Formats: sequence, C-alpha cells, structure tokens
Amino acid sequence: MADNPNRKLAPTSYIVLGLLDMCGEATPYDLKGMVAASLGNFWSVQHAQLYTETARLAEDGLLSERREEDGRRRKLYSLTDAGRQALADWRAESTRELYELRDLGLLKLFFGADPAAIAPEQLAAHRAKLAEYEGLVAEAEGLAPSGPRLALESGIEHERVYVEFWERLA
Amino acid sequence: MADNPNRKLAPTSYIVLGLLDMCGEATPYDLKGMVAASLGNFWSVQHAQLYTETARLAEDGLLSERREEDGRRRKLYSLTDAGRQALADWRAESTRELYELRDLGLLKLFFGADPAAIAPEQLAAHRAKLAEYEGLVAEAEGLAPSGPRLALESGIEHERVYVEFWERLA
DNA sequence: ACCGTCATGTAATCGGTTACATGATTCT
DNA sequence: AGAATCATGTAACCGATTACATGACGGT
Repeated sequence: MADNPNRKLAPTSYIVLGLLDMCGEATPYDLKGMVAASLGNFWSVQHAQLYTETARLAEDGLLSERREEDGRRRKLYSLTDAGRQALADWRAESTRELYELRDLGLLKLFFGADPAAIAPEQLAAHRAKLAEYEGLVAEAEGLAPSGPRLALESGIEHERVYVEFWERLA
Repeated sequence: MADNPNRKLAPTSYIVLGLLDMCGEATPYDLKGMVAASLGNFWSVQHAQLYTETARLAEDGLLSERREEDGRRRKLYSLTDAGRQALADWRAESTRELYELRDLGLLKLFFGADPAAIAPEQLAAHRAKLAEYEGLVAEAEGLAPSGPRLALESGIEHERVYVEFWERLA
C-alpha cells in the first residue's frame, strides 16, 4: 500500500480500474471473465496480467485488497478513492492519438498474400462476429445507451465494413 | 548467422521480412521510414525494434547483412533464400484470428467517458486521416490493386465508419 | 564557430506472453 | 474413486517502450 502515485499508468491499468468501477469488488479471475465477456472483443488482456496489474495498482494505493474467508482465500480488489480519481481523470482527458488495428489478415494482404487464399476464413470469422454482436445489441434493445453499448455499436459497424471488404476479395 | 530456424516469429518479424522483400536492401533506419509511410498507419512499430529485430533475423539466418563503405558504415540487410521462404510460408497460411482494435477513445467511451468530451478531438483526427488516405488513393488511381492499395482501401472504409460514429456523438 | 535539429543507434527497464503448476468440481 | 475438465495462480522469458547518446548537417 506504499502510495506511489508517480508510476505512469498504461491502458491495461485503466481497464482494471474501469472494470472494478463497474462491479465494485472482484478477484483477478473475475476480471478475466469480465474482459472475456465484453471488452476482450476489441482489446485483449492476458489473464496473467490481471494478477500482476492488480498487485501493482494496490501497491500504488489505487486499489484496496482483502482476502476471502473460505478455502481459497482469494484476493478481492476494489477501488480506493485515489483509484476512482485516477480513473475519472483519465476518462476526462481527451486523446488525440488514433487507434491501432492489429489485423493479421490485413497484414498478410498488405505484403502480397493472395486475397482468395485468406478471404474465405476471414469472411467466415467476421460474419460470425457480426452475428454475435447483433444478438447482443438486440438484447440491449431499448436500454439507455451506455459506454459498453456504444462500443458495441461501433464494433458492429466495423464488422460490417469488414464483411463487405472480404466479400469483394473472396 | 547461426541458423536457428526454431524461433517462433512474431508479426514484427514478418513486417521486417515483408518490407525487405519490397525494397531489396535497407538499413533499420530506412525501414523506419517505410513503416512510417505506409503500414504504420494501422500497425505501429517502435524504431528501436527495427534494430533488434533485424539483428535477430540475421542471427536466424533469414537476413544477410553487409556494411556500407562510407563514414557511418551502416548495416544493410536483405532477405536470404530462407527469409524469402519464411515470408512466403507465412503469407500462404491462413489465419482464423481476428483483429485487435486498440483505440483509446473507444476505451474511454466504454468506461463511461462523456461522449461530448472526447468526440470533437476524435472526429477531427479521423477526418484528417480520412482526407490523407483519400489523397493517397487518388494518386494510386488506375494502378493495379496491390497489397498496400487494398489495405489502404480498407483503411478508408474504417475511417468513414469512425467519422460517422463520432459525428453522431459530437 | 556555434547552435539547433534531424539522423542514427544502443541500453535499460518494464509490460506482456508463454509455460507451468496445483486446487476444485463434475461425470461415469 | 479415478479421470477429465475447469478454476486459479505464479514464474520465467522475451519483446516492446522509453530514455539516453552521439554523429551529421544546415543555418546564422
């Protein structure tokens, strides 16, 4: 708990803070599930990182840690006030940088792969993803737009672009 | 030059191989320029990596290395036959994995940032990028579609989606 | 001749990935 | 009760980011 507010936080740090803000209290393993269910669709996080990053953030004083009673005695993390503040600051500051799109299919295409050779598989994968997203958004029908909801809508539109793109090349 | 064909190559490795395949021979610094000019738009590579990765690939026997004559005596790399083969193999094998979209604006939105607070800057940045891409594609007008050209077209469509998305939130 | 900036490179640190390892639970 | 699978965690390695450092060159 040695407050060290000097470390520069990485995106992964904010993912942990943000998820804990959503759910209140969780073990690293719970966070893994949360990532897989939502955010992992566009920003993957290795599960081992969730253990190291929670530990680091607790060290920085941004998370507090308590242990379960029962057998496993797992560590449960939640935001401290400092953590909530760090998250709020980050959310508020705007960012000019754009995105990075790490897409192996596109990379191969860039370097001269035969479109017909990779298009079918990419197409199938993107169609499946699109269908999955559309199912999710149908469930959320009518609910007020929330952050995850907006991100999902963005994901759908990008998937549509992808499907059309690979269809042309298939 | 100790052939070690066992190391598993990372995407960065193929970027180096691919760029050298395009240009024949280059120094790491030249590669930096090539990345910045094209591919860096969707897949960034830190310049220091180009030094370490070329050295590793030469060690693996996939690149050959010779030194300039003049003052700086810089190292010039080019593909060996093994390197060309590795690149060809990679290009040919299809990949089911999708992409990863590391977009800080979207991430903040996901975690509840106020859309109006981040939309203007994102919108400006994406509009600028879109205009840049459209300029590039105009230059390439009429040429046969090549890998970079296809990737560029994909980029344009994604940028359009982005612009529309942030316009709705602005 | 000096100063600033761009070109070029290396070293150290740190985050991320992979691999390993063990406790719980379910199924037969 | 044994096997298989899922839950949960740790450690070691390696790639990636940052910081530093020096050489060349153009302008005043």
